[in-house]
Amino acid sequence: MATIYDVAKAAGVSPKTVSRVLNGDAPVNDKTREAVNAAIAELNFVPSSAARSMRSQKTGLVGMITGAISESPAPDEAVGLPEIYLVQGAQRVLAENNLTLLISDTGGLPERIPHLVQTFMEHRVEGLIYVAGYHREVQLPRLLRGTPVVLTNCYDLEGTPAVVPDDAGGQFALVKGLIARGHTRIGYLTLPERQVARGLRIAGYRQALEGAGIAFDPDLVITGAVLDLVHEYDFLWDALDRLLAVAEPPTAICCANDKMALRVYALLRDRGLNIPEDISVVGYDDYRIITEHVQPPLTSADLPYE
Amino acid sequence: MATIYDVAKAAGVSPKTVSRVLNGDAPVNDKTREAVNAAIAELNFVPSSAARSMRSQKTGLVGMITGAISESPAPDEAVGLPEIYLVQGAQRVLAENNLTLLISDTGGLPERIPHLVQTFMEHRVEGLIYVAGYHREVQLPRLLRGTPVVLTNCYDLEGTPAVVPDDAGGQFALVKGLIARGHTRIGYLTLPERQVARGLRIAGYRQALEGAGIAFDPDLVITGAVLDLVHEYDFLWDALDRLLAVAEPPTAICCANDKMALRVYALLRDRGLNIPEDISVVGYDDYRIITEHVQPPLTSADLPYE
DNA sequence: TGCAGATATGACACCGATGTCATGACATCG
DNA sequence: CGATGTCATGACATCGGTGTCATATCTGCA
Repeated sequence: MATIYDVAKAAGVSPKTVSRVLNGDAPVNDKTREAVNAAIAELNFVPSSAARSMRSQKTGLVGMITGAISESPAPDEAVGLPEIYLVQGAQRVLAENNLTLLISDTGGLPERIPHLVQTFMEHRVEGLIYVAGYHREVQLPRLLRGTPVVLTNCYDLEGTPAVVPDDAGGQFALVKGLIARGHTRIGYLTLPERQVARGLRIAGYRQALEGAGIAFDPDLVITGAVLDLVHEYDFLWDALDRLLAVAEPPTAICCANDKMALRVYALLRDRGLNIPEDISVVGYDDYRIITEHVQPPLTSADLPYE
Repeated sequence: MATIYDVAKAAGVSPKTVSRVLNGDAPVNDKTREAVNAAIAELNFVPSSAARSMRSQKTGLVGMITGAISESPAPDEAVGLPEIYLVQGAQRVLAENNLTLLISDTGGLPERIPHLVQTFMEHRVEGLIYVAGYHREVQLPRLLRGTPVVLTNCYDLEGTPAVVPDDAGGQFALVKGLIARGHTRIGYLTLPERQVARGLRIAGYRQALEGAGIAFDPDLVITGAVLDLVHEYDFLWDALDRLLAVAEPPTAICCANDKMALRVYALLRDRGLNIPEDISVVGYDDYRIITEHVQPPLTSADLPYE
């Protein structure tokens, strides 16, 4: 691979002048610049970022750790979906700022984190992005001394900058939309207890009801559970039993996510209910693969991970 | 950030000896090693990969370009799904070999590729992985002079090493499974004409039939089309009309992918057919989010991207 | 006892850029 | 016309490791 010295020799100038052409940080005569550029093209020269960053102490690298913070496999998680969009979004913005993304995936094994961080430190990343698979609280490893960190889809209790989904706002918008379509009795099959998003979304749900002057009815809210696939069906069946059996049954049902909504579609039809004529269903997450491919299309809340 | 010289001074040895401790490439006295390691820990020293790779001419970096080769948005593509698994798989294997993954996403804009490749070259990646969003033929940009390239989920006509899904094998296994369950009339809603996978999967379908001595009936194979969501429903409706109207109608239907299968589930039920009592349906891709959450669970072909 | 070979360590140059400083040629201005 | 400032360029040191070679001590064995 050609070096800046080769280029300098070919162009008949000093290496420093080639450097100036590359970086445009000092005036260079047009003719000289041309000669240098010609030599660069001729020799297929590409500057070495290793050498560059060694001298300048700037690497232009940003590290990202995905799948990292899940000490245990998440109970109700679509593995990998937030990650890919976060990766794409981060990569796009970094590229626009001439930064390069270094990625590491722990494969769900948090014990790998120290090694990943070590690698990032060796590459002198200028910042680190932590990605969680679902909205949750995390605790950062101590290793990250000087490196600036941003948490995404998660947060800690030490004030580390964090970007989290607006769970309350999303649920609020969904319920508000249902109310705007005339629904006043709105069932809610929520997330399991220990999910951070659960409380936030219920708050959004209640806030939307309040805003419309609709009384909150605890009988319309059923908390989800962590179950295997078979029992989840039974659970949902029972949950719908209970919802539809209340004095004034709901005309719309909010589901904790689109997968649940997909099942609720089927279960409601098994009961002879038509969607959306007899009852409406909304989801959460906006998994296009579901929302666009069921009939009628499923209304959902899009989490703009990208 | 501490350097190898700081460590050497603190440990009372030469930098070269510290280097030996770090790399274990020459014998070092146990006491010396201890002293050096103590100094390393004390000073929180992390070696600079920039400096290291500058001297050794080895970077341990591998680049990956995703979303890259789609000159046009793919017609029937679940954006991002293969990518994330390929990223995870590549990252895992590279990490096991002490290599680091550099990632770039074109965001579907192939005009960005030269810039991405330039960045990779600056970082002196030792290899490059191209990822396509769906099985297809591609043409590599000329820029990649000496760098070894591997294509994933795609191939070119110049013999570049490529890893592609076994479309024929997947469809073969699915059809064989149906035959094993007693089906002899198997409908097939295939991919659109221009998809590479189409021919391969049809070959797998026919091979399975042949293996069981079942005659191939062209009336049972209907080629998919590229349509918007609304017209796709009409198209599928007509396709099922045709399939179910043949002299000896199919007792099972293969769909080109799980999304299509999801819709076919709904359409068949609209016709009063029960799955799987009256008719069986299988998909392709194994999007768990669909296959596990419909009733009955959808049989599908898993593409082991990871 | 003496010497080959292993063990253990250091001096020094070098990888390929860029920061600092110096220098010469012009242009501008009072 | 000399002082000053800008333009254009090069010499040289330096970033932080490692490759090469030299050197000193220690071992084992003839």
